Amino acid sequence: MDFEHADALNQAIRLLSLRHRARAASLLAPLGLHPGQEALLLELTRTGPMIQAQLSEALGCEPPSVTLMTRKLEAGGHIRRTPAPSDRRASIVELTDSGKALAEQVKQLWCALAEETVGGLPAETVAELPGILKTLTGNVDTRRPHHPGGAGTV
Amino acid sequence: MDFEHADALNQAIRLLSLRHRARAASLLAPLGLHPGQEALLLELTRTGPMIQAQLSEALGCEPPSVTLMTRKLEAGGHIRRTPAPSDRRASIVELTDSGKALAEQVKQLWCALAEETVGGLPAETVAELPGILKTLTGNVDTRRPHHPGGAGTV
DNA sequence: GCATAATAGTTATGCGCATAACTAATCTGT
DNA sequence: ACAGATTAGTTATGCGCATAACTATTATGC
Repeated sequence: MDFEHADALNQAIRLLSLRHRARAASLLAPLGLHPGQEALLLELTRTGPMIQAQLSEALGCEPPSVTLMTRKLEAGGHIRRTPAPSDRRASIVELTDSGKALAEQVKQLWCALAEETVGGLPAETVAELPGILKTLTGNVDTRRPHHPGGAGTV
Repeated sequence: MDFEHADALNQAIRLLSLRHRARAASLLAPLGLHPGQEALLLELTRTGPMIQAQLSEALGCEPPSVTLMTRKLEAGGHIRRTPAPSDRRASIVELTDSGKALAEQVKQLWCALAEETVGGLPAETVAELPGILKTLTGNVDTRRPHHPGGAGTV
């Protein structure tokens, strides 16, 4: 691949992250959330109570990040951490009622953001997009074993 | 748009940023660069000497970020900042010889990263990808006036 | 049963990015 | 020509993310 194409792609990915994150930040700010925290709330909504190691895996970020995120969300009263009875090292993380209510609001914003994001694209492209992005992600994911032929986990 | 689709999209964008950046970090580390700095070097390669305000615009990040990036790259000997003769507020930023050499290495990595990133996708999709990503970016870009109908600035 | 390895979580530290508040220089209107 | 607005850049501070080093607990091999 020639440099111009490569550069266009890499730069486009970098700018998309910056802008999408910034837009998410401006939408989440009125709820008192910083971008990244919404992912934790939504994961708990999807999967239910889980320990931090599972959150770390699900969110794709490292344990120390989870420590900080959970601490702040706990301080805000949105989640609760209770020692796991079966494993005294682990904490079970779960949503409080306030957290559940907040997650519902986040869901609304999330839909609005997604619609805003794909505005002007043909429906066909929009339908393919998550699969394409997951393929890209899998291709550069140094965490997992590798996902070699991955034409999309759609 | 229903929540599942919206969530899939937003989450895919978030994960792609994390992973693409992490992969870039691991490729750039041997050159002594942190991700983000390569963008500044490449921009100077593309456009030539420019002042920080132009860099801020071109890179899509805020002036204080440019201050820090330029300071570190200057400390590393890769760029040089000289006062602009016509405007005593501004600094002209330009690559040193070392910086030019480094930028050439970054270009190699950049091509390799892009190829790795799009692995397994049909050529057709790869060709469309930068345009699609730019459309997405434009849709959530709160910096510019707005880019409403934007079906792609390809 | 006990030394060793593996795992859950935390703290410390550093980078990139942001916003807010500031200084210094340039531009503008009257 | 001079007051006020704009612009270039910096410092201070805070968040999300990372890695490295650490503690406490649980699992494993002999």
